[in-house]
Amino acid sequence: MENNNLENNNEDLCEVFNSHADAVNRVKERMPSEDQYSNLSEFFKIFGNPTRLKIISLLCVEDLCVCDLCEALDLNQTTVSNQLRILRANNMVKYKKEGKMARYSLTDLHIEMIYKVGLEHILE
Amino acid sequence: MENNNLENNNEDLCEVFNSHADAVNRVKERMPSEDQYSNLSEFFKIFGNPTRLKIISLLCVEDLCVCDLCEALDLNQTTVSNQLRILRANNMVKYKKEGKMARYSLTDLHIEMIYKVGLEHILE
DNA sequence: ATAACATATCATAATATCATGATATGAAAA
DNA sequence: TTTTCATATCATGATATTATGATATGTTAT
Repeated sequence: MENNNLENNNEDLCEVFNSHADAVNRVKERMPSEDQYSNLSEFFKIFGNPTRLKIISLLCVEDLCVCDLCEALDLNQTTVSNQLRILRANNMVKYKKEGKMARYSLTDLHIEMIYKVGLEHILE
Repeated sequence: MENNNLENNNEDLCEVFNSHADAVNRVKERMPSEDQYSNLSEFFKIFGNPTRLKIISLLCVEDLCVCDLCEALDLNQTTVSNQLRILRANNMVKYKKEGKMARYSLTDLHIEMIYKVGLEHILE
């Protein structure tokens, strides 16, 4: 999806200012791959939903089963379960089966760090 | 939007296990407000788009004008400008007018931290 | 004043995401 | 084995987000 579309009329915007060409080259050298951007945006997208964020924030405090999450969040089971599936699919939570119950926890300290830096940001 | 819907059939899920009620109370005490969750998820949503993420990652390296961003990202000006508007509206980038140009930079170190922790996460 | 340029805004069609009802699975209790 | 309970999956309509074409704004040069 990159480096095609050569008739794009933005090709030489700003070319007159040749100092800019250097800056463009510098930043381009440091760019992650298209796949990495894509994975990273998928990862952040998971945080971009209040229900999932609530689940994450509760699991920062302690591990919980699905029904506890439903009760604490006042949400129906389908909703919580669906969001947990998305969180699982993105490796952000894991669970242990205990009888009929599933006890969920965060997989990773990064999840907690990002949540907390974000919270700090919106509170300042 | 919370604490209504009392005929919700999930009210007493798991009530039999009284140990769970304690856990539910503990985590509920620590929950941010509905508004804070909403603001926080809006904030993270901004990271959940590859174009915006690319812009953020380039501005982590150095400040750039709109046309440099267009060139480095091989995207048309409308797309970049629209995403910059969203980033501005969410206080994630700022800009200084320099003649006809607008030089953009990140507003905040939190933005860079979150980007970098996320990148670390998907690379591990 | 007019042309050229850098950037911003508006309108829109294609696409993605959300919460939820209906239903399935799978484990323990009766 | 039948019932009950905790959880998972599927299908869907409502809503949100995306990139982009058309157009507007505002600045510098002629």
